[in-house]
Amino acid sequence: MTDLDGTLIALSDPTRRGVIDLLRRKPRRAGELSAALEMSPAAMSRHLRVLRNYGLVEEDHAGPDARVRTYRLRQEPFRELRKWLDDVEVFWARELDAFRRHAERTRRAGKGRS
Amino acid sequence: MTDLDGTLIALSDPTRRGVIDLLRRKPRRAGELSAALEMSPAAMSRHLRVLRNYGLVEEDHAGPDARVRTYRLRQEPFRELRKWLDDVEVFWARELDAFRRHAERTRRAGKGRS
DNA sequence: GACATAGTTAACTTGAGCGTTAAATATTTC
DNA sequence: GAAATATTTAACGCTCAAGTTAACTATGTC
Repeated sequence: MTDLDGTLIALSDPTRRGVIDLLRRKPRRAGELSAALEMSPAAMSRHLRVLRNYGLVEEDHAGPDARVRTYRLRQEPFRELRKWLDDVEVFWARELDAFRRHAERTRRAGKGRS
Repeated sequence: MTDLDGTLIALSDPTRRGVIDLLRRKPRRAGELSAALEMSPAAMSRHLRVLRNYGLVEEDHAGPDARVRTYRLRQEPFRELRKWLDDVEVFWARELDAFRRHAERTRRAGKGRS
């Protein structure tokens, strides 16, 4: 299974996307997340494990109160997903035209990457 | 259920992502897809129904041989997904890179699209 | 018209994912 | 050290999605 597989499996669940939306702005404690999404801590914990295993979030387990676990987003999986999306879109005619024009322009300007 | 939900549900299955990857470059017949992904036509047909229902592909049922059904990608769901991705990334304030790419994409996207 | 071909739909089975409650772990507080 | 707090793990049940085979529809070919 590729990283992208994991990313999309992780994002396919609405609760986990809710977590992502909450973590977008700032890290949060596990308890905050289960409360915000109206779900038992146990269930949330398992969603967090999924997100952690697929690398979408990481856990911070230090700090003043070591019972608390804080979660924050990792950016790599999202970047990779966006790359895949761009790859899909690049083959659409309209985008392809734009790409061609862009390539043509850069080539004529002598800025081409080898 | 939002459109984005449907899109991500559709993309969460590896077989369906395989279909997307195959359709990226050009439309294909249902039979091609089931053969390429080593799966019974029946099973593929149901995956195609999911992709169709969530608007990720559309079916072409005309042509010289009307038994054949050709599938091709629709771009709208992917655009919406990319929008969501950009929203997630925009909050990584320290990652100016993401900002730049977002701005660049927006500029390009607005360009040949009336 | 009879048979083959392309694809979908139906019925059935199996397996995985999600939520719940209860128990376990770790840590803080008194 | 005992009770409370934050979170995870375990065990259980339920639902639903995915694959299979078989039957059905529609179209093409002889």
